[in-house]
Amino acid sequence: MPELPEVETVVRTVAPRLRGRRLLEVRCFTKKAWAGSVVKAAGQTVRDVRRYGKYILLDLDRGLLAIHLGMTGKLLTGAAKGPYTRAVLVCDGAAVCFEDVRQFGSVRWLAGEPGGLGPDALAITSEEFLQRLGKKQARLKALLLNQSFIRGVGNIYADESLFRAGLHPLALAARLSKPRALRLHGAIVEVLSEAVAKGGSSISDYVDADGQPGWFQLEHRVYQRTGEPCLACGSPIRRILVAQRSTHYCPRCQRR
DNA sequence: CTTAATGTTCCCCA
DNA sequence: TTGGGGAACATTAA
Repeated sequence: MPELPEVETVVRTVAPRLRGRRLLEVRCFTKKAWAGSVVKAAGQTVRDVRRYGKYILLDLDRGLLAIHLGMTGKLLTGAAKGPYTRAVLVCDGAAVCFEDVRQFGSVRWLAGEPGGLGPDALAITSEEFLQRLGKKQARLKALLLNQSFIRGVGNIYADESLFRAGLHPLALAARLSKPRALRLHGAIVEVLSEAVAKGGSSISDYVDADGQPGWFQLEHRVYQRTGEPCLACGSPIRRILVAQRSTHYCPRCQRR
């Protein structure tokens, strides 16, 4: 569920429930290592709720809570504790459950801003994108997935952005012409913006904090469309593995 | 029974 | 130093 558009949508829906409220306590129902750190959030007021790449950040009086949804994480308001509830943020008057079937997600207290990630995929300028891209020998698909390069893009939006830019996922970044690199930047911003506007992609069971699904999955042109005809040229969509992840592309629209 | 799934991290090798 | 491949983490669904 969680790439930039989904996380952005969760932030927008959960923020009104948490902003300005005091966290009476944070309860954890997991033996994951992160569970130990969240006690420091107890008693603090949530000053702001914002997105940082794929993280949901709650600014507290001291430090912050960094929530990562992993593959199957959800934040749900007004939900009862279930078998996959890994943590509950208890506020006066409201509770937010962190559900996570596969347990790749986390909730941890940080003393300060998380670092080490590249510029946000929706905020990076074309100039900076070009400059960073030109230094990399990596394949485009691998680069887009690398949060140190730009933060926020995951497997769905990497494939959709490359299709929209007409670029092969295995193309080498440093060898892209300037016009093609600019096209890629534009495609990323377009795809992510449209996905945010549609509330993200609900491909398995993603829902926002109010339990509402997104609709951008209806706009996917290559992701999980293996063998289906390209909506632009009719060629069967191909699936390969890049950086250990399923990668979908049109062999005719996205030449090497 | 096998495979794949929206993610990240760590180890090994070239 | 950089990048690729593979494994690990944990669980469900087809």
